Amino acid sequence: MAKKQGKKSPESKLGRRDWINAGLMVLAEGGVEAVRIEPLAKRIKMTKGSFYWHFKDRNDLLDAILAEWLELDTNGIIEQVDQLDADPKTKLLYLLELAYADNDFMPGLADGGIENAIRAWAKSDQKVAELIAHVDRQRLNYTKTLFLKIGFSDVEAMVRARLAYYALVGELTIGIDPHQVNRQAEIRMQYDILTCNING
Amino acid sequence: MAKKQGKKSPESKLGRRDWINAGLMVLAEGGVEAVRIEPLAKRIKMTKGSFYWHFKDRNDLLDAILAEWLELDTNGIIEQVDQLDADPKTKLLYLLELAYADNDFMPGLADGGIENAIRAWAKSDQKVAELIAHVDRQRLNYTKTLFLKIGFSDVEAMVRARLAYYALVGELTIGIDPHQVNRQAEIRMQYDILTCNING
DNA sequence: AACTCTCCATACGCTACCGTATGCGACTAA
DNA sequence: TTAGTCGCATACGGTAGCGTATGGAGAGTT
Repeated sequence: MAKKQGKKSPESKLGRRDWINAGLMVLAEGGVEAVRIEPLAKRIKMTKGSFYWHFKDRNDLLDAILAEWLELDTNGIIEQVDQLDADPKTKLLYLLELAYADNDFMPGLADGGIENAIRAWAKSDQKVAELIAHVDRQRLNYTKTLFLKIGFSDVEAMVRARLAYYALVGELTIGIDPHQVNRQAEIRMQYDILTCNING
Repeated sequence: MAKKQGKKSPESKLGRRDWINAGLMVLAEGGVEAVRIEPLAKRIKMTKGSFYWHFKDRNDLLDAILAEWLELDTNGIIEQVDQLDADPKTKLLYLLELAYADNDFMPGLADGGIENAIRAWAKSDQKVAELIAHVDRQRLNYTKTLFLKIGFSDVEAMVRARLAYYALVGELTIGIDPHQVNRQAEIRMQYDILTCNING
């Protein structure tokens, strides 16, 4: 019995992972509604038999996908910035730079499309809505602490953090074509505006 | 013959409108994938027979829904602001205020949910993607002109307009709970930050 | 009264997908 | 070798939704 479990845990999740990864891709491409078992099976050259071995039903997969995204998000932009050993101003600037860069540097898969899809998904699923709201709150809060450390008051830090976070998310959801030429300069200008003292 | 057409145009669109309106609601509630003929028929107490009389197929309805949204958007936030007879600064402030207010003042239906759904829809439909991109470009451009008229340089107006527009859209898509208490003050602060001179 | 046109209802076949049941080869342990 | 389990394949019944075909009530026309 112990042997069975001992062998099962490490390997059996490999099959699950295949389904979850494929699910994440399809989620990013076509939204939740596109995450369907049989099409997914074709994609990874498996059959439903495999699916229902690893998952109870479709919702089981969707839950697993959400959980996996939360894991991936641990390596997200915010975390990259936070692990940086620098002063708050540098971190903030780096944060804004990453928002623009993120579109390119995940080759092919797993760019902001997943988050967009989840955000859309949230409108028809209360559980997902609470999850994404929680994530938003955390990220916003982190951004706020940056502004606090820079020296702004509580309210002002909140307002500026919101502007910054909206810019981060907006860059992913809207994706207005940036004048690639002056991108770096524009990011710097964005930073200057967000950190400019009103009473100056 | 002329009589036939003459009578048809005004009335026959009534049936269409019912379907389109219901479609817009369902679109806002559950996304494109939720816009399905037979459930829609139940909702408005009609049958498929009616639907396929007014529409060629499902795509025909979806196109009509998109077109209708473009019409509605003519009475959107930007247009409200533009028809205001005031100086650019006032217009800009009003624009930011409307972003927060819009959640409430469309009673029940037709709030930003439609635009969100369309934005999600755009990821799986190139045609929709181009449409929403066009709308975004127009709105962003209008916002930019406000900053230009206020006196900022071209580049600076663009960057500030983007921040403002991201805030507008972000308010609808993310909808971070605003501290209702100081909302007005926070909007004002947002305005101050966006119009604050960097060289001050 | 018969004819026509509009608008909608009913009935049908078809496809996609869900979830279940069952079969079956490979590998493992006794 | 044999029994058992793991991981997947195949086959099946069921539902939801699409699009078509056809009928029919009602109003207007002649």
